[in-house]
Amino acid sequence: MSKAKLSDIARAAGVSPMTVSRVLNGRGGAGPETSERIKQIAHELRYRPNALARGLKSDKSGIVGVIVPDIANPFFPEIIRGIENVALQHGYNLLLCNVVESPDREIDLMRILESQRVDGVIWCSARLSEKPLVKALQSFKAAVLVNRTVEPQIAGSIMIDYRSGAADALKHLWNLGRRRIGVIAGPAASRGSMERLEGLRTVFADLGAEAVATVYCTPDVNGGALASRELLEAHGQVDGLICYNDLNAVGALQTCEALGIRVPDDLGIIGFDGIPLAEFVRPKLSTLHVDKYSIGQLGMRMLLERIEGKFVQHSIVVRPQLIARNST
Amino acid sequence: MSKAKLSDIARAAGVSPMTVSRVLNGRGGAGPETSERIKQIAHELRYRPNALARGLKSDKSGIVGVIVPDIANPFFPEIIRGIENVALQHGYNLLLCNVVESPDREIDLMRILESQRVDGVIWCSARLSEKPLVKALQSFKAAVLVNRTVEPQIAGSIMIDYRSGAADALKHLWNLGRRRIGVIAGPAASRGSMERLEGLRTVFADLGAEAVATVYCTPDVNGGALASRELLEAHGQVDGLICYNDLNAVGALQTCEALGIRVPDDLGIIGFDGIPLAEFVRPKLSTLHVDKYSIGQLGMRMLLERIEGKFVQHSIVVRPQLIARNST
DNA sequence: GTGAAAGCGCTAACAA
DNA sequence: TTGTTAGCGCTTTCAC
Repeated sequence: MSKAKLSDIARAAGVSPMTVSRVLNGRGGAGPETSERIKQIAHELRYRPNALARGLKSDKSGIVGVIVPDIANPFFPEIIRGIENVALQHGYNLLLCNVVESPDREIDLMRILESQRVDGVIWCSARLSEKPLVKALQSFKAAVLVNRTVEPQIAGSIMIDYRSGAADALKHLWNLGRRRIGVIAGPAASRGSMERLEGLRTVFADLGAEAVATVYCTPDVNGGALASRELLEAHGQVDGLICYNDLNAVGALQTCEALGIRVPDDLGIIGFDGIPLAEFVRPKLSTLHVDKYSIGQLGMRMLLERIEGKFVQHSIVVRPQLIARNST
Repeated sequence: MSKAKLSDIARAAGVSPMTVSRVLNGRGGAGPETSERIKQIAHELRYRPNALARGLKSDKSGIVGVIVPDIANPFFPEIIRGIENVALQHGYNLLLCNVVESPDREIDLMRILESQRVDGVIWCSARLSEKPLVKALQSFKAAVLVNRTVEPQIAGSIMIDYRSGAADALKHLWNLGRRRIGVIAGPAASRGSMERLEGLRTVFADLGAEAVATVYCTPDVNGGALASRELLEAHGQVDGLICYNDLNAVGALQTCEALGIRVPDDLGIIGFDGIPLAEFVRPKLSTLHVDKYSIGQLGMRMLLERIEGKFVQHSIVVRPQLIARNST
C-alpha cells in the first residue's frame, strides 16, 4: 500500500484537503471535534507529510549538506555529532558526504547538493582552490566552512587557531628542556599545516632557534610513522617532535618503538586535535585538544543564522588547549 | 539570483521545456545543433535539476537513509564508507542519522525518513523491539538491517556470525593454555552479546569447562575498564578475558595497567571487531576482525536489489576472522 | 470556519 | 522532431 496523502484523510473525514492541512499544521482550521477526528484518521492512516512536495512548494528541503574529507578520521565524527545535535533541534536533517578521493569528487558533490536543494552546507576542510570554492559556495542559500575562510558574504567560518596551538606545543616542549625539535608537518598543501608552521616560526624566532627538520606526510598513522622514521634516521639527535595531528603522533610512537627510542625519555612527542585515541596509546599522548563537538554545534548555529538571513557573526576562532600527558 | 529551471532554458533556446528536458536527459528530443545549444545554455545558467520536483513526480528521492547507533564508535564509519561507495555508483545519496540517545529517537527518525520519502533504509544495530521495528520497516520501499534479522519480506539482513567468532576467541585462548576465562559481555540487552555468549557456551560445553565470570557493560572503553576491574578484583585467578568488542578490550587493558596485571603474561585479552585502534594500543590487541567496509557494500547492494524489486538473497552472514596479536 | 483554484519544477502520455 | 496537457502532494491566496 502506498502512503496516505492529505486528500485521503480529507475524504475519510468528509472535509477538504485544505482543512486537513491546516489542522495537522496546527493553524486552527476546524472546530475542536473535527480537528480531533482528522488527527485520529491521520494517525490511523500513518500519514507522513511528503517532504518533497512541501519542499517543492516552499523552496526549502529541510536538509543540510555536510561534507567531510574522511569520515574514518576520528576528528570528524565528533563534529558531525555536534552539527546533528543542533540540526535536529531545528528540524533539519543531514545529508552526509565523504570526499575521500579527489577534488573532482568535491565538484560532483556540489552539483548533487545543489540538485537536492539543500538549505545550506557545512563544509569541513575543503581542499578545492579559492576560485572554484567560491563559485561552488555561491550556489547555496547558506554556507559555513570549517577550517577554511572566504569572504564573509560567501560563507561563515569556524577556524581553529593552529598558530597559537602550534606555538603552545613548541613552548611546552621548550619549557621541558627540549632544544632539538623536529616537525612532522602533515600535508604540504594544507592550510592547517602552513598555519601551524607559521606559529612555530614565530616562537622559534623569539627563542633564537629553529626546527632541526620538517617533514611532510599524509595526515594518518602511517604517514606519521613514515615521516618520523625519515626524520629520526636523518637526525638522531632530535629530542622533541611536534606533529600535525594525533594520528601522525601515534605513527611517530610506532616508529620510536621500532627504533628503540624511548618516549618521553629520549624524545618528547606532542600531537594535535585531542582525539580519543590519544589517551589509549602508551605513553598517553600530549596534545592540543580541539573541542570538535562544539565546533559542530557552532557551525550549525552559524548556518541557521545564515539560512534565516542574519549575518551577525562572520567568523569564529576556536583555540586549542594544551593537554600534557605522558609523551612529553 | 535563484536557480535556473527548465523553462528558463527553454525560453532562452526558443524551444519548449519538454524539449529541454529530453535533451538534458539524453533521450533524443532535438536535432544535433539545437541539442548543443540547449546544453550550452544549461551550462551557462548553471542549471541543476530540481531533485524535489523530480522526486515528487517520480516518487523516488534518490536518497537512502542510514541509521547508526553512534557515529563516534569507530565500527560504523567504515560501514558508512562502504555504503556510500556503492550508493554513489548508483546515483544515491545518504541521509545519515545517528541515534545516540534512546529508542524514542529511533521512532522519531523513522517518521523523518518516511517524510523525506527515502528510497530505502539501512539500519545498523537497531535496538527497537521486534514489533515496532517491523512496523517501522514496513513503511519503507526497501530496507536492510545490519546486525539484526526480521522476516525476509520485511527487510534483508547482513549478519555477523558472533557465535563462531566468540567460539574462535575461546578456542584461541584455550589453545594458549588459558583455563580460567572471564567474559566482558557488553550490553546485556544486545542480541550481539547473547549470540557471543551462546558461541562460548557451546565451546565450553565441549571442553567440559565454563566461564569463571561474566560481566555486562556499555560497549565503550570506559565500560570495559569498569567491568574488567569488577571482574578481576573478584576473580584474581582469571588468566584469559574475552571481550564484547575492541573498545571494551582497550578498557580492560587500562584496568590491567592500573592493577599491575601484565598482558599477556598474567592475562590474555581478546577483543572483537578489528577496529584500527586495536593495532595502536600496547600490547597490540588480538581480535576477531570483521570486514566492515564490505558489510557496507554488501548492505547497499542488497538494498539496491530490493529497491528494484529483486529479492534473490535474503540474508548474508559475515564471519569474523581471528587476528592473533600480542595481547594473547 | 471552510473550500476552490492555482502553482512550485518536472516528466509521462499523448497530439501535432 | 517538437509541443501541449496534466498531475505528482502540498500550501498560499482569496472567496464563500
